[in-house]
Amino acid sequence: MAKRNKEVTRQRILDAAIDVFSDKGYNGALVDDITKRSDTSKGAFYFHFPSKKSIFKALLGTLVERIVAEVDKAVEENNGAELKIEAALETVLSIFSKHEKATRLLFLEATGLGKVFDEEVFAAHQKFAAVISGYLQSAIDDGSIAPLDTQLTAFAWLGAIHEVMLMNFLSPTSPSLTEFVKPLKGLLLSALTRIPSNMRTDRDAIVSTSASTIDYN
Amino acid sequence: MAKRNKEVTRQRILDAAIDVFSDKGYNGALVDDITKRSDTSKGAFYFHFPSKKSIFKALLGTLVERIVAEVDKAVEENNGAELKIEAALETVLSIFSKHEKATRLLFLEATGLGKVFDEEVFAAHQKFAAVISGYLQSAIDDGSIAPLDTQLTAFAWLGAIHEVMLMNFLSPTSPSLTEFVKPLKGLLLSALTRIPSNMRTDRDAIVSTSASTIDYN
Amino acid sequence: MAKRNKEVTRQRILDAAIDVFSDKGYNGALVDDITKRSDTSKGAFYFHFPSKKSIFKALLGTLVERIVAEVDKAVEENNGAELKIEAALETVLSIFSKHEKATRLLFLEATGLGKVFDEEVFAAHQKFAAVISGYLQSAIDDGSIAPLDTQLTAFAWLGAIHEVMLMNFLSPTSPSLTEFVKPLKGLLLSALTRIPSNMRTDRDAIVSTSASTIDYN
Amino acid sequence: MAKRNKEVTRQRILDAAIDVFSDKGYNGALVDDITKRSDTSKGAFYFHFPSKKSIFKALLGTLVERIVAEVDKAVEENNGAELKIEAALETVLSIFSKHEKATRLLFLEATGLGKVFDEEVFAAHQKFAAVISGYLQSAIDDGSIAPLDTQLTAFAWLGAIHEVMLMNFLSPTSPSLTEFVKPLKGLLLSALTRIPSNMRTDRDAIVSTSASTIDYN
DNA sequence: GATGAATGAGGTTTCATTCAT
DNA sequence: GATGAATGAAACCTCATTCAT
Repeated sequence: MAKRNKEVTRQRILDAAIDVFSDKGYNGALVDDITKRSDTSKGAFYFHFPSKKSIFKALLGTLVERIVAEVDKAVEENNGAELKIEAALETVLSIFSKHEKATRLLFLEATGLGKVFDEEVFAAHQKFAAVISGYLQSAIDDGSIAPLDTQLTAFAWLGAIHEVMLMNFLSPTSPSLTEFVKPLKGLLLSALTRIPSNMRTDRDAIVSTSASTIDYN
Repeated sequence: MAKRNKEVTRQRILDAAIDVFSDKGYNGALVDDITKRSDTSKGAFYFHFPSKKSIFKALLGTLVERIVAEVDKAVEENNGAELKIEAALETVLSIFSKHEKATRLLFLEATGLGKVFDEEVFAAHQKFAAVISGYLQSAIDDGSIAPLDTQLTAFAWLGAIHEVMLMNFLSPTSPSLTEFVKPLKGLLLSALTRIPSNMRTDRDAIVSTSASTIDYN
Repeated sequence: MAKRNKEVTRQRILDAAIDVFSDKGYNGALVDDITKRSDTSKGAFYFHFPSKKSIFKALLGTLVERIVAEVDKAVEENNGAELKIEAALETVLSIFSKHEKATRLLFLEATGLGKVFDEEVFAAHQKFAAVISGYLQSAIDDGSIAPLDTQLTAFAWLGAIHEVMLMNFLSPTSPSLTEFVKPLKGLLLSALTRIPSNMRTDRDAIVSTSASTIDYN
Repeated sequence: MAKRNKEVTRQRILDAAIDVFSDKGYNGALVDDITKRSDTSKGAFYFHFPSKKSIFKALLGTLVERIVAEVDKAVEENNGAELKIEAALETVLSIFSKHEKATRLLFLEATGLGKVFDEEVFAAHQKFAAVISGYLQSAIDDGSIAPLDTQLTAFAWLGAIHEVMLMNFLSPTSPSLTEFVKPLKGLLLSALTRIPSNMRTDRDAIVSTSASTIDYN
């Protein structure tokens, strides 16, 4: 590789890492694969990252933040929607569709790696769930939907999305993820009890209702 | 280990493999770990299974069948339930709770292993989804719930269950899975439109309604 | 395998061993291959032979004796030939052609196995050379050919035969060994100085002439 | 080992491999033996050669070329000899004597390894035979010897040389190969019909005479 | 005598990591 | 900062041999 900016090299490596990890899984991905795909070298890799583990963890963290930020921004711009939660859900789904590789990495390859990555995977899922749960909560707060266990619902939704994506990835005839956005949105929303605007009472006092009071940490 | 019955040894190895794989993941699990835990030897292992991959695949297939059979049996015995689908769901959840290790193996460790296992993982999820989808379909057929995309719903439910279990496994303070059975059941069922028995029409003619006509196979 | 005579089982194993060793070489041949081809069992194998090495050595010894005996017998029956040495050479060649497997085993597979088999291989070659050298000597003795280093000539002839067979085995389009018998015989004999019968003197007194006095053991 | 030049390391490994293979045979030689003798590491070995098989094949090819080149060069410098073929034979013999290890490897260890190396061994022998056959042919062409089957003769000579060397290697009291050069040369040459220079006719028109028309390829 | 499941030392190969240049 | 040859622990798998039945 020709001489480039330090930051550029780092980014090239990260980009290649996303590709390789999502193609071959964490264990299947060789450091050599990453250096080859990024057109750098072992030395460059280990200059920027102390270990293979560390780049993977860095990737997990970065990707989550990036996607969460994109969701937040999209929802904000999109607040004309009648039901905010609907906009949020649609955004999450479409962003996952857009970043298929990152998503695959976060939801598939990062799983089953043993205790070493448990913390990071847990955190990643937590963050996504927090986004969903946040929107659910505000919908409850403004009275547009009936109260429910936002934590559990958030995880359930995340899981539903995850599974549909997973089957999509694994299916021999995998259609684009976008095809699932609409029907899946319909299904998930159908679990909510929508309250007509003229019947809404001020629900500010009620913070959350949890059938399960499990502490997810 | 002293001489024993061939089948016994094979089973000991399989049992140990479930433990080890669900403890350490596929890559983290050493063949030596399995032989030690089963109190056999490398030779015995390779006498019964041609490779590490093969025992893992054998395990995936076997576990799915075993669990699906147990679900079927439980639901059948349990048909006094007002809403069959409710009984089925409860059964699935409780059986997953019961076989935590097998479940963890099927839904966590088997994921992210690269293309090699894609087929098996896909098949496993398909089989579980088929069970759920089957019960949904019969509930639709007898008119107790409104028609919906059974395939998609089945995968979404499976994913919801999976994710809740996953977070449970990963959570530092992991409570028993059983605590989630009731609230999760409530959430999933709330997505169905129940039809009061006096309003049911004969739906025999209508086989299935699919919002999404994606071919998952 | 059904119950048979002890000796029969032993012979079945030996026969299978010839096949397998000459097919795959010593290291490539598995004890399992031999038991399978002989339709016996590991136990039977180790009842009759203490080790894989031992059956190979047994084979080497046996084959040499058998072939040497056959040569002797053939030459004896065939003593009408004008030049005894010619008959002997023809016999050796045709017998090697007949026992291709044994020959391959003796001259190819037994080579390059490390010090363990050196002694046996050396002995086997020695025995064949002794046969050739014996006939050469008697031809010298009766004055039909001029004296020469019988030891060296015997080894050279053996080597020539060996090499031609080897190339034949290895050649993608391996014709039958028999095709080489005549031309090879011609070539080897051409190195001898034939003495017309009317010019022969009694050479009984002279036992052997050796340009090289190397002691081959 | 400290950092050195890539090519140097590769050569060190190759050199060590010649030693180890000719000492212990292919199967007896451990990759570890080679790395130890070359004072490198397993990693270096597998960096330079994809497998144990491959280094052995590389060795076979390289050694043949090297020796053939040396023979060619020596014969060329040595063309004052009365009979070219005699010079060639002497050269071949003395070079084989000089490179005992390489020779042992090519003619002993490479044999009996099963089908995997058949092609390489065949090619190696072919190349040596081609050298011999080439010199025979030019002797025929310039009329110094009578026509004969050069192919067959070349293989027979090679075999004779091989066998004598083999017995020498295997003999408990193995004298130096050089002792055999002269008598063996005498024997081999005695098979040729030398034509006195005053009786030579122009033999340019006759290309080759083959008693056996076997296609060795 | 024969069977074949079990043993385990030892072999080849992999690959994250290091470090001289 | 970057390069890539070198390191070596550790993994999977092989297969001659054993031994309870």
